[in-house]
Amino acid sequence: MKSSQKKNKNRLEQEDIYSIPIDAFFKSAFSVDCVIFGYHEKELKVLLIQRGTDPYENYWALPGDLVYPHEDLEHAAQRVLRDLTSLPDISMRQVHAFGKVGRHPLGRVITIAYTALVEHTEINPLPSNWAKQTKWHSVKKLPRLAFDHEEILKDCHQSIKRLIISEPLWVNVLPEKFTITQLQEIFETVLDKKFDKGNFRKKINGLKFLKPLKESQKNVSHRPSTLFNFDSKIFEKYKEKGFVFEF
Amino acid sequence: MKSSQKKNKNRLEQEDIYSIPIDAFFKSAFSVDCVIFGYHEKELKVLLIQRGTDPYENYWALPGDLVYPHEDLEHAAQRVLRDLTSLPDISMRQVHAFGKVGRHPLGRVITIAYTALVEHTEINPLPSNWAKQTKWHSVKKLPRLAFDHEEILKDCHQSIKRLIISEPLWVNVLPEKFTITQLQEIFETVLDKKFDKGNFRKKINGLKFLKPLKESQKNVSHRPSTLFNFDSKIFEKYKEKGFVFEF
DNA sequence: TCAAAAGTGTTATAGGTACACCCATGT
DNA sequence: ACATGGGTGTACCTATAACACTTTTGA
Repeated sequence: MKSSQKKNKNRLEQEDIYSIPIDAFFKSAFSVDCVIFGYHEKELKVLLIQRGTDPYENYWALPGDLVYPHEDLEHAAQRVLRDLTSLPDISMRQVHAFGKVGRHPLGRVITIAYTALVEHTEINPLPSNWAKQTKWHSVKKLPRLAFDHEEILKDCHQSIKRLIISEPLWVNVLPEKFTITQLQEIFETVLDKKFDKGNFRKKINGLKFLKPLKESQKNVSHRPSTLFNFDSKIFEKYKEKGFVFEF
Repeated sequence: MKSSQKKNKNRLEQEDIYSIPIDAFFKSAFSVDCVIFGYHEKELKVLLIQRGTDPYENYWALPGDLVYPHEDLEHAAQRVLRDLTSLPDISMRQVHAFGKVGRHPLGRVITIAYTALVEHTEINPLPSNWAKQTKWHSVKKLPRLAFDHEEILKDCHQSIKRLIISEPLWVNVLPEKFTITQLQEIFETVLDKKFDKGNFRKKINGLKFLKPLKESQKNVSHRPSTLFNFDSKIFEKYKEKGFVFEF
């Protein structure tokens, strides 16, 4: 009986719908929201803005913007990130679309969440027209957020944890030449979990796309580490063949 | 220099933007497209419609529809599925948002792709106002599709392959009580890959949420199989604890 | 010579793969 | 009795985890 009630409800909705002119459908907007995680020295942060205008004025929120009428989604996400961090060409990943009817007080706005991982030193976030303030927040101590941004942030946090074990999210974080320990520390921080040094190294040495260089560290007060390289061509070949590695 | 060119281009776009009235943003629409996979007797199919109206008339396409102004995305996806298959309450998963500028000839339409796995026997797809024809197609032999639906379908196909190893997508396919072999056949078909009988059974017996019943098969001309049950409560508990199983 | 981190090696265990073999039922 | 798929057991191999030990540098 419960199911027949549902069916009735649905039939009504459907009939209503036919009287809605096609224009009515073109009255919604979409936005992108960027969940930009920043890594530095074993700390994971996320970039938030403090809103300067009305819906949710003064609340902290994810940086985001409406998508321009002739702009691709990815482009919009890149733009938001670049405006705030002046970092160009960071690879971002689409995570999910959020579209609950009441999520935006000004009208029907669906938002597409994008996420990225970057280095957060020296990025003093640029002033922007949307924001009173822009600040890196530790992911372990977050303020209340505007709209449904808490849900979005949580989803994206989960997402980078899943992604980082098979996608090189860390290319935006590490310098050209890096040590295994640097890589291990990123994993430990993002996944909030310790790894055994020896075992981690064994994994790395099995991955052909992480190549040891002839060079090593300089001026460190301990045995200098071999520097490594990420070879994206080899990585792409592995991926094409459907190979899956996990850290 | 390439990067400075880019920056300039971006600045221009930004300045243009401020002259666009807010209303201009509320002139786009969104739709859901459903990639409904149908399993039956070791065959994986996908439900396609043949379009009866103009953009891409007569092309095969994914069933989809514009989202009504006061309708949630999930609800819209459910509605499309129900209209075609008369199956109520199938769990669908959001996969990705597709929003390239030129993807829809009538205007800016972003589409959110949803996917599900169902049993495809006895569903003689219902006539619908969008479609001349509705038909199950083998995933191994697909026609050319309208819009960017080939890309969407490919993405969703990948997606169920990834999902099925950790999510019980097969609850919509199997009867209440099922045999391990039935389950194994679904996995083999979806992943297009054979599994060893003995090893598969060992996995199943290790999963607490797949419970053997006292009952067994009847009227089969071989040793009757024990029937199993999916216990969703136990499954949810595992998931809450972040436990991950893979087949 | 000491601290600190790099880097190697060993062992125990868990889990996966392959495969052989027995079991219960209808015909 | 035999065909058919259900169900079990084992032996081998590989991946992983835990941990101890050696090496190289600057101070």
